Amino acid sequence: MTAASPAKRPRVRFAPSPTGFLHVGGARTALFNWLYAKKYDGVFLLRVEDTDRARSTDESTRAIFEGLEWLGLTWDEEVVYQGANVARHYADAHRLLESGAAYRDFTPQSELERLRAEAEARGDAFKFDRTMAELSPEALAEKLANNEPYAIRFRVPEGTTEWPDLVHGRIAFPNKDIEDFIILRSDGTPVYNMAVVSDDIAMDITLVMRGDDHISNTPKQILLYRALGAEVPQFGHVPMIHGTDGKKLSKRHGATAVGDYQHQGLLPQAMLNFLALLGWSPGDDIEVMTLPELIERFNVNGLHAKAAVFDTKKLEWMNGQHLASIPIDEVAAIVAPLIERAGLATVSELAARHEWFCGVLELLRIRARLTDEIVAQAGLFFTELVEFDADAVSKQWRDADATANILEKTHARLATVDSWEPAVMEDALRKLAEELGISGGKIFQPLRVALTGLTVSPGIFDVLLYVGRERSLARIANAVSYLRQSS
RNA sequence: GGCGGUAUCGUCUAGGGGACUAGGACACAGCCCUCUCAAGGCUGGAACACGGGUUCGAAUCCCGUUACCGCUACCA
Repeated sequence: MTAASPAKRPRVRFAPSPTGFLHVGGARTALFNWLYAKKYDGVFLLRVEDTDRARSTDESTRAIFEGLEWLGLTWDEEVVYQGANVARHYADAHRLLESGAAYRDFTPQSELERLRAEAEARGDAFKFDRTMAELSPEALAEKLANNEPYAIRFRVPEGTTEWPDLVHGRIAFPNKDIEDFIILRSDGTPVYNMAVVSDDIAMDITLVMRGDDHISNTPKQILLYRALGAEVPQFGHVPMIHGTDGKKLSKRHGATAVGDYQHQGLLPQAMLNFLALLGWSPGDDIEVMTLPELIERFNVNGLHAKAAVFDTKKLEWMNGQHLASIPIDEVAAIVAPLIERAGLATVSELAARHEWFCGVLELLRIRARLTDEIVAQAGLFFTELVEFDADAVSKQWRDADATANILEKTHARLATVDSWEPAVMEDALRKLAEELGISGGKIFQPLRVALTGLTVSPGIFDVLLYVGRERSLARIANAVSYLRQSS
């Protein structure tokens, strides 16, 4: 190019087939494409590859949309449904037939299967032999006149097909290892590689970034682009995600659907952050990043060629990091509906005491890795009285009588405190401990059980503050009478 | 079997000829902090698959071996 031609605006796509939920591997491929588009001022497109009518379902298509939307990986143009384009796929295949780049193959499928089985029995690899399909003009005319079914096969030329892969560098395939593959089935429907190339050309895709498992499709697709007279896009093959046993991630490894993580209390930004780091590295030691930071720092040089193992422990840690650092209002917005679903309070009730609710969340979020854990630990802030956990009772209330006495004194002291502030209460109770000649813990631990029913909770003075004066005193009184009865 | 890809702590990774006694993070262990639990801080154990080259010098470049993964359909 001699003249200064403006660089083409990048166009990338995510092209899942709707045969299940949105898999974490797919989500990561989508993320890399999305990140690329955001980073390089490009366009991110979504194409639903629904040409396998037997396996594709609307339900799955919806699940993919929902997963993508939850993650915030939104697409820039209308969704393309591959199934709507079969007429073009068919036409492109026929263009190839007319130009001589492809030919008709009348070999029955059963014959192919037989030959393949035979070769396999011999321990050989079966490769379609072009001469099998050679027909004299008369024979061809006769078969055509008889309406005999035929598939269209691509005539793979001599030579080598290679491309500079964005993540792997140069990859080359000798064409002799590629068989004349079918592009149009005998029923007139297009085969995967044909449909993909036809659509990617139509969508003006400039970079095809997809899973490693497509590497061996790529030379076939490049050949198709050339035969169709289209510009070959860039390719980048990102590695697969494996389970802890090094095998392809599957249900055996636990949750693999993005939706599963959503329902387990993951934050989308944590999921994205974690996924980004599986197969990509910014090049330094910074790991916890917000979405804008991810976009800012993303670059194709950091993309890896090696498969990564999905480590849920690190994912949860990552979630904890995000949970602890995002604005508290954001946490409130996410957790409020979960609190409502748990039957603790309604969203509007929470909105009415927004500040109080955020205070509670501040206490809980630092101790939780998943939003579900926050909900599980929030109960004590919403009920009147609490149930005393048996283990907590036996551990912290071993001597019922003595404990009741201490709790009674604690109650009396708190009832007369000037202000219901943590520092003031702490001061008062530490003084009480000193007067009684015991350590602070001897007061705090039994008090914790009285207030929460448990041995673990946020700091006891924060609990007092957020449970509130009335309820706190009532719970302590209740604990005292419980202990008196059992002694 | 054929073709292709990959190879640094258990896991995610930094590293692109000398700065490497191989750095960080998760997980694990210990300590500190401390009213419990977290969070946080500190410390510890833990890796360049193997063999040949190239080079004054290799985790880094080349070749081979091995292992693992993927593809090998009128599936996508």
